[in-house]
Amino acid sequence: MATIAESIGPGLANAALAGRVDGVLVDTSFTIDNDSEVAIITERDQDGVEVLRHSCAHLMAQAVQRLYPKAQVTIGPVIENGFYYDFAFERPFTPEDLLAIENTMQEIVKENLQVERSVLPRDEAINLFREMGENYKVEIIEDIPGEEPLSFYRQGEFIDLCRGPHVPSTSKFKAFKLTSVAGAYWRGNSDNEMLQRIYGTAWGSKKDLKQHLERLEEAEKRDHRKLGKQLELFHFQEEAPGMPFWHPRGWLLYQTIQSYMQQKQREHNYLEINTPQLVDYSLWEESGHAAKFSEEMFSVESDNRMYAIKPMNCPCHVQVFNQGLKSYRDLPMRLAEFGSCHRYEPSGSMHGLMRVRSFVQDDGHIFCTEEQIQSEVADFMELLFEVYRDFGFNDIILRLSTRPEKRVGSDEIWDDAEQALKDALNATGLEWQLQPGEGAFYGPKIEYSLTDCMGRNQQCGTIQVDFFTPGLLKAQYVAEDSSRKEPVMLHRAVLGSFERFIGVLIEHYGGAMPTWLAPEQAVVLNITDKQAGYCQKVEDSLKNKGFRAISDLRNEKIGFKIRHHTLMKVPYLLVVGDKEMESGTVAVRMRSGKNLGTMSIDDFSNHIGQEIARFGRTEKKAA
RNA sequence: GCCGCUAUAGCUCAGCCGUGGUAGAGCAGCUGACUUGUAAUCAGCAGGUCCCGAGUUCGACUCUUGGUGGCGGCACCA
Repeated sequence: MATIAESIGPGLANAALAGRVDGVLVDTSFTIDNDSEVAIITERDQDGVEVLRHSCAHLMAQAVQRLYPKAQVTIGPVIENGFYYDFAFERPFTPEDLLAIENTMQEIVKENLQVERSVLPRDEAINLFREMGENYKVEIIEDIPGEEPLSFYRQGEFIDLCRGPHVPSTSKFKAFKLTSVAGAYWRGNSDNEMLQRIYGTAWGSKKDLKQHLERLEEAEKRDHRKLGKQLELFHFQEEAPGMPFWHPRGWLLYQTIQSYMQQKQREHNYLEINTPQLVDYSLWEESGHAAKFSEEMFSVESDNRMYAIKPMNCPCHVQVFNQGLKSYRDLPMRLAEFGSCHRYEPSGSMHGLMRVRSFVQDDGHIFCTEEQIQSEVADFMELLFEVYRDFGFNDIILRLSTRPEKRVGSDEIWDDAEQALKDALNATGLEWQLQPGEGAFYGPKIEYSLTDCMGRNQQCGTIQVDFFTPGLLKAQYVAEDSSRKEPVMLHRAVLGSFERFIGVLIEHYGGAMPTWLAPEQAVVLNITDKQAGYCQKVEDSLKNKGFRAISDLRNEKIGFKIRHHTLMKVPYLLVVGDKEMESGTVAVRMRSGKNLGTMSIDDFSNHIGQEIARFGRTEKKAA
């Protein structure tokens, strides 16, 4: 491989990190023994960067073992933007250790150690690592199935079991940084001991590394927890961990989204209901949730009765369905609820609004026949795409999760349900991913993830087929032949939970919500006290037209007020001085700083009205 | 829940270890002056059970220890 690179040019030979032979990534030392399609991989290829990251994990492990010979190595894979390596060590690594490790890594880079691949039979490999005291590696090797010899990579005194490929020498690293240290369970199992995981990031060039660090900074600025405080949207406090207190501005945002969803669901023929917060524990036993989730359910005892604070809405929706005898003519029956739920989420799992203990789902359950699944799923997707588009999300990832090993229902029913979901997915004309075995035990499901402006995927919507719950809770309808049948139940949510979705929105927009969602759409600013009365008139006039407007009549300089409301991300700042007062106009400035000039109140109302009517849709530019 | 880190004024943060003697700044708030034209007017005032409990000490924001919350991960997520 290296010879080929050399034959093309010394620059390429130097830049070569790995090669690709007939589509398979190999080391530069790989020998090609027949006619093959060959490519040289450098830091400019995504594959090259991945090889670099993987090798960087080895580089880090080598540095750790030089500094701390007692540390045992385990695994060190590539992750998005970087890598990590898990170590077993007698004490936790400190930030100072991280610096020392990074310095040692730089030294090893300077040493320009050759990275050499070798192959050992399993027994020899086990003996080698056992002698080195690397018990975790021994365990890994023992668990690898098959009898083939295993490949190893050596650089200087360091050797690691690895499939490869790796960079040819330790001199190839140009831009890396250790980012954090954290605990992680051995083999990802919480029954096992905890190891020390060091995270790092590595790039093909210093410029790429810098850009990555800047992206992290940008993400930090957009952090919804930070913006939630700055923009006075919500807060958390110790007395109610994981339960948001919504402030006036945050609640306006929340309610705007809720009314929007209410309207959308009405258009899609949902019937909105509301069910109790406390329901006797027996219902949760009947539904099977108590058996599985009792640890995560809040409960309340009153008058010698045990109630659960509802962790989900499904059983309650079945109760509503069960009232009165239902006929096949009633199906499909679409029940929707903005259902407030409480779950005792593990303390370490909570994260701002993204994972909370009290939340409201835009929940819905469709009771239908098996034949109706496909059309119901198709209609749901139409709703979901409309909604996501209105919120400004155009890139949606679709995933179908199919039957797991442990499941209820016959294979025929699963065949039909999975087919119905596939047909509905195919009908969208979009690509979708298959996640075999990832479905719930009661039925297959589709998950919808949207891509935010930072390129992160956020799973929000879902639709799940359920063959099981209606039977448990005795839901029935009278079929055409007057027999009693169990309906199929579809669980579905578009936003998922309001809390999480708002968290996603805040980060996506960096707090600058599109005008239709902004808690305050326009603020009227006077230049001197003289225009206070006129300001009030402008505010009232906008409010009468249904806009969310406020006035700021404080005795402050106009620059001060503009700065303040720009920081609060109010979309429109209406400046009013003597000139505007006399002509009955407003001077319109956007939060971006752009000046739209002076216009009449009606013109401004039309402008903002049209913008609101477009929601957050981002027009795809027509050719 | 697990590993590590962390908690000082409404907010953002100093001070804390070496060297234990109950605290400072900026912004926000209040008062006054100024009446101002597109991202911070000036001056003054007020504001803290230093997260909670226990211990060590003559004395604890500071040291030790136990809680609780938060942060970074892991595990979990109906």
